[in-house]
Amino acid sequence: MKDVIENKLKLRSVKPTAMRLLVLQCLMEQNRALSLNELEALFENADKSTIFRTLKTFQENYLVHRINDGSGAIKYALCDDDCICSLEDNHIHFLCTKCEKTYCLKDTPITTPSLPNGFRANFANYLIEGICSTCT
Amino acid sequence: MKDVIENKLKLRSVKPTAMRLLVLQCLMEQNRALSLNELEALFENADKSTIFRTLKTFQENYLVHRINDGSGAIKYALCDDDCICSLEDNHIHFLCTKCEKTYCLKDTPITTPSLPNGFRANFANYLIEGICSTCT
DNA sequence: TAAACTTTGCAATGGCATTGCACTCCTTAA
DNA sequence: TTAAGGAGTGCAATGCCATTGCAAAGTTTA
Ligand SMILES: [Mn+2]
Ligand SMILES: [Mn+2]
Ligand SMILES: [Zn+2]
Ligand SMILES: [Zn+2]
Repeated sequence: MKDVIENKLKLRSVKPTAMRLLVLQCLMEQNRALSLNELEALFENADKSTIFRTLKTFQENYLVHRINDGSGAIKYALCDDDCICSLEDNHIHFLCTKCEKTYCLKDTPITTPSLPNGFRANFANYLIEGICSTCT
Repeated sequence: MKDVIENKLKLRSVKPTAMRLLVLQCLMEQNRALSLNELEALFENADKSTIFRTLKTFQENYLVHRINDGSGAIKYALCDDDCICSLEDNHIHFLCTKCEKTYCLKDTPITTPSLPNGFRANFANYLIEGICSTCT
């Protein structure tokens, strides 16, 4: 386990501090998008701003992407190893209104819409709200 | 002009107060999604909470829909006359990163994605960021 | 006309993101 | 080996935005 986590950091040239290993592990285990508060609650003793800066470092190095799911708090989810957070890496995010969990639907294909003349897309955020499979 | 605005309110059984007429007129004229702060700035003398409650009333009566464009502030845009803010009324919203304006792309069709087994959609927010036609 | 209800203004409050500053820890070069 | 420099962390603000309590002002109704 630990090897995998440390490897992910090395792959992105991020130094493996204790906090970084913990946060990364959490994100891998939970397999969903987590907010700063959720992460803070999972550790209990870590400072929120440290986690914030950890996530910031992760973003800057394409380890996580941030998701605006309309819940009021930004969620963070693991990137794939080959992710460069471009339009091509974009995928649907699903917020379950029952369990409040947000998932990356990386296997659900999106057909790129053809925008009106003159509009050019750089980034997309496709958020779907509903009931997830475990809450059905 | 005024008739059209008052009619929109009557259609939704919302009493036409001064503030409501003004806000509705603004939203019609601007033809884009506006934030609370933007609306407040357009009047200069109106109270923010009054505008907030005006917009809340509008939402509850399907006169406007709220848009989370990731800018930090919620945007509000006019609904069509027959809108009931269901999944079918959903459309793409476009945030221009240059002029910071958010538009409703009601004529850009979206193909509904087929979600994984057990997932059911109730609401969608499809946000695309880029450069708009007037900023190109 | 007075009571009842609605709308408005003003002043909090609360949540979340972000940052300044000092302290600790680690790395590095003399 | 040790001191300096840099990176990471904790704590305590700050700022922005959404939302609400409360009292005043305006409207409607009996
Ligand atoms: Mn994702
Ligand atoms: Mn819209
Ligand atoms: Zn669920
Ligand atoms: Zn623009």
